[in-house]
Amino acid sequence: MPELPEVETVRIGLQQLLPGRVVASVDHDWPKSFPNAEADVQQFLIGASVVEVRRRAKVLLIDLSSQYTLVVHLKMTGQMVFRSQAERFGAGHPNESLVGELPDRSTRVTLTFVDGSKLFFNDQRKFGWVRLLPTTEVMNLDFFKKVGPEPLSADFDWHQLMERLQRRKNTNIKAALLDQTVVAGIGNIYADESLWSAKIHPTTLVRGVKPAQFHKLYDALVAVLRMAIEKGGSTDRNYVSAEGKRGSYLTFASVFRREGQACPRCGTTIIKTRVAGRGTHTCPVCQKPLSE
DNA sequence: CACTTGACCTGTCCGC
DNA sequence: TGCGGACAGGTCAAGT
Repeated sequence: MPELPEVETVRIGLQQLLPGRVVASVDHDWPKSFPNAEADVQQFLIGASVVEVRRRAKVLLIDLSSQYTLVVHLKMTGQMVFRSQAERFGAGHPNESLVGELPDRSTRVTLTFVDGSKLFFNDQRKFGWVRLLPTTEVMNLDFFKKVGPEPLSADFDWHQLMERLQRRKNTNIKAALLDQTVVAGIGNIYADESLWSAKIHPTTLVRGVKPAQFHKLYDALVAVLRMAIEKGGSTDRNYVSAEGKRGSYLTFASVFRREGQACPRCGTTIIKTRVAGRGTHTCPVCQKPLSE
């Protein structure tokens, strides 16, 4: 579901669509999806224009001219879908959007801009949220104080990845990769894909992983994340871009959601197990169950 | 402190 | 067909 590549794809789309638009109104009917008080909404959201759309880890940051920021976490089933005035009312089909008429029954928050365009926050399972914070306070959120480095940043290298993973030396490598305080943005899909690529079994204890394997894992992780962004992310069930389009990475995935199919490297049947409480996909031959 | 499990939610699918 | 339960999996809180 939305991991770094999906959130980055949404960010790229919103950055093309939103800057300069002025907020006219906001609608929301589920308090946990948008917890801000009405007074703050009136003072710092209504009338403000969008300046820039950023991302940190799996979180979207929509900076406003009011020096406030809309902080958005999509969690499992969140979507941020933009519709122009023309797309909402014009004749014919808006685009090849995967989602239909909006709002729909999973719409939790709707931002309406003065030009008649709208931004919909849809979230079937209600785990995600949108909240308005002063821009200077965003990085003081507990999550941001603890979250690890961006894996695609220029100064992140395999030594750093190894050292940070080794802070969790008694747990398995998959749990460590999923730990957002170790490295930011990795979720279930890209953990499985990068571990397969590096030929590391997900239950391998971190203390048993050798330096050369950490190096391979770093290369695999960066390659997988870059390709996933290029493909517009992975659409398993819910995920869509800001334009409402699917991502195509799963077409290229090696193991994720491919149980029963042949490993692209050796032809062995891919199996699905449970590791770190998550569905986990491995090749039982390429990824040896035990490291020594 | 290190680590694991359950809760938060809804929709879908599977077996009886 | 209907119904209970498992499952999907990001993050935080609570448990061991």
